[in-house]
Amino acid sequence: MTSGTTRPYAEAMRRLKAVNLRPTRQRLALASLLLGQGPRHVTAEELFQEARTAGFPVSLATVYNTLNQFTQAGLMGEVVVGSGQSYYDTNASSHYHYFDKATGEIVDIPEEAMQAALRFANLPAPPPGKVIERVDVVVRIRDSRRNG
Amino acid sequence: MTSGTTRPYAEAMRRLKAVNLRPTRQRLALASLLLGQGPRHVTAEELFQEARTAGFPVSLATVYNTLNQFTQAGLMGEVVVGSGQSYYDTNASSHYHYFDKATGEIVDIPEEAMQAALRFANLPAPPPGKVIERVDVVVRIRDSRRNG
DNA sequence: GTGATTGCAAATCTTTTGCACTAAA
DNA sequence: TTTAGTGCAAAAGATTTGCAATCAC
Repeated sequence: MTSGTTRPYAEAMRRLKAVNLRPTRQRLALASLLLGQGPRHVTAEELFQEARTAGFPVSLATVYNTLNQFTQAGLMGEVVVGSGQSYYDTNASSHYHYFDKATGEIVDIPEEAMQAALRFANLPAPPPGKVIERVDVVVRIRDSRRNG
Repeated sequence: MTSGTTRPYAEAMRRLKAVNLRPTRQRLALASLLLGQGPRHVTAEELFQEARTAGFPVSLATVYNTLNQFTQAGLMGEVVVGSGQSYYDTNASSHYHYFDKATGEIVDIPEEAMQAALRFANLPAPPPGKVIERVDVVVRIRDSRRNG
């Protein structure tokens, strides 16, 4: 294994430099947490707590700013589930998700399946003068037992 | 033409009774505005302004409450586009939309097209013990000319 | 050093809520 | 009359912002 999930700090450094974001303590800390362990979905508040617990005392405002910067830089993607707060996905190009309202849990849906499906979609032409930017799909799930 | 888009007030009355919501002045006013003219997408703030302009002095809190009640009663649907505020659709079963971030405009995508498309979707089985509740699709569009 | 970044607290925005008042049945 | 619904203003939650202090280069 050459790189991969190991050496989260070095990896974070590399990726920050790649998008021209100055690798500060806070950004490196957050990037390490986020980019170190496979696909993740977090809210600002969750990441904030996690950082403190891990011994990186960042402020909540900085977490918000950083998530926005990462997203804008293409390091992450925003997941729109409409639960009042924003979720961020370490997989920037992942636009297909399962969402469990009850638990607030989000899981990626593999690109291929949905991509293939959408290719069949006879999407009606967008309004005149408009082009499709991207397609977001949220599959809402719940416990199979009654009550929901 | 028997019913249709005419007589919005009577129509509103009928629909409120149908879902067992007491037809008060405010609810009748808002329902008339919403259900009187084909499919619509509104935010609470927009509807609030529209009501005042139309000479129905409802409070913003009531608009929020009413939209929630209508949605819960199945008269409307919530559209999740993640722009910070909530949009409501007078078509309760419409889960497929075009969304233009620049203008905040939302347009329905006909059910059939997307339904058919999604039938092809080899949606990976939802996590164990979970079932699909519904699927939301947001097609983000923008002006075709450069700048976006 | 110098400009970018951070932290804090205050500000903003959307939505909800408590409670006295009013209207529907 | 009796209960549900409304309005107002305050509260709550998420996110952004202003500005002085701090850090990366």
